[in-house]
Amino acid sequence: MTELTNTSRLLLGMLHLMGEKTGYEIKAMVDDSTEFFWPASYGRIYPELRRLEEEGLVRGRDEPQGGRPRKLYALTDAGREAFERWLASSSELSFELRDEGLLKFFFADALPLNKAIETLESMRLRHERMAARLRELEPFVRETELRFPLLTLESGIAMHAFYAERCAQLARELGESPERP
Amino acid sequence: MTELTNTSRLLLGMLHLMGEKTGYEIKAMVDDSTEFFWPASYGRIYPELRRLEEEGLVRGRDEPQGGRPRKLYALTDAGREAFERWLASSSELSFELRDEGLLKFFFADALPLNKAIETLESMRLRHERMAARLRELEPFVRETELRFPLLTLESGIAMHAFYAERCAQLARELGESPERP
DNA sequence: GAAGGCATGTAAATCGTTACATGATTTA
DNA sequence: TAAATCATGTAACGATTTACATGCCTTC
Repeated sequence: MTELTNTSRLLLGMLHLMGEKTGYEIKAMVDDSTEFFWPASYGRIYPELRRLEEEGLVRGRDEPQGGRPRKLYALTDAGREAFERWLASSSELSFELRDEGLLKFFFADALPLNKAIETLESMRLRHERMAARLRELEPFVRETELRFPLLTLESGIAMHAFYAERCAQLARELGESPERP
Repeated sequence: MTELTNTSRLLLGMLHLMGEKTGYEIKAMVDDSTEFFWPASYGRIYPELRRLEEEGLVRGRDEPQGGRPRKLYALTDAGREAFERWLASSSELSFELRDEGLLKFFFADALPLNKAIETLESMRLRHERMAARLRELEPFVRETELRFPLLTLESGIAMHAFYAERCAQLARELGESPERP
């Protein structure tokens, strides 16, 4: 019983949530929901679906639409079981952050103060933009009447809003006390 | 003039900040400062230092200590320039998050409510632990008398504390209103 | 003399993005 | 008929972790 990989947990979850889907449809769902904390590219999705099929966790079914080839994937019983086992398990939850803004800010002693404040301003804008994008998604998620995707989205909005506000506050403080303590 | 890679920005920055260092020392510094928003492993640091030397951005100098081989690296003028150019540039700031806790939470409609609350509790603990670890670092960063590393650290603490509090609040709300709206 | 820290590095495996290629269908 | 969208996929490249291997020095 091998561990589920990064992308496979997402794929199984999406199929669990939405039933039979193509790789293309899964990608669209991801881009409108988990992308901000769990992205996935076509270059991972298609190979991973095949691999999952080989492992017997999903089953693919050709269903061309007109002359256009399509392959619908669905969970197998084993796939459903593996997903639910992961979901209910209490193993360590991985958490990875890579934030170029913070990296620049970390090194900003090497920068004139106004440049450091500019970096904060870019960071603030970035998070404002992310929060705004998530807010746009909200009505659509609300329509699905799923409780947890909505709560997740709201957490994302809150997180980015918090981050943006923190950048604004730091910029103010730096602007007011330009002297080194 | 090729773009600096992910790890190279970190390495150049550390050498800029601290002067001549070995790969080993850089790794230790990273683990005590940028790790929570910009990690790096030995498996990246050593090859990357070599590559940077080939590119002329750092210069390595063998300085064995006793019979133990050591290689101290320092910025070259070109390296300093490349680093400062990146630092002052206003290109898009990359931001990547991968949060397994949020992924589980997103799918938690498939889970009994108490299990969903357990997931939140693991997430809360995780962030409490991260905040606690960063708080331990604070006195040491304070000693360096560098302004921005300290502000960065405090941002990290604030972020994880916020995240933890959010998890606690969600858990309370879910516990109080177990019915679907 | 053993354990732990200092120090360097490689190999294998994974992971992931990006860019490219292809072609059908739908809509303006 | 052109553009957008649906749909699948591969190739190349780069990033990254993990595990392994080696050996010295210091401290208990």
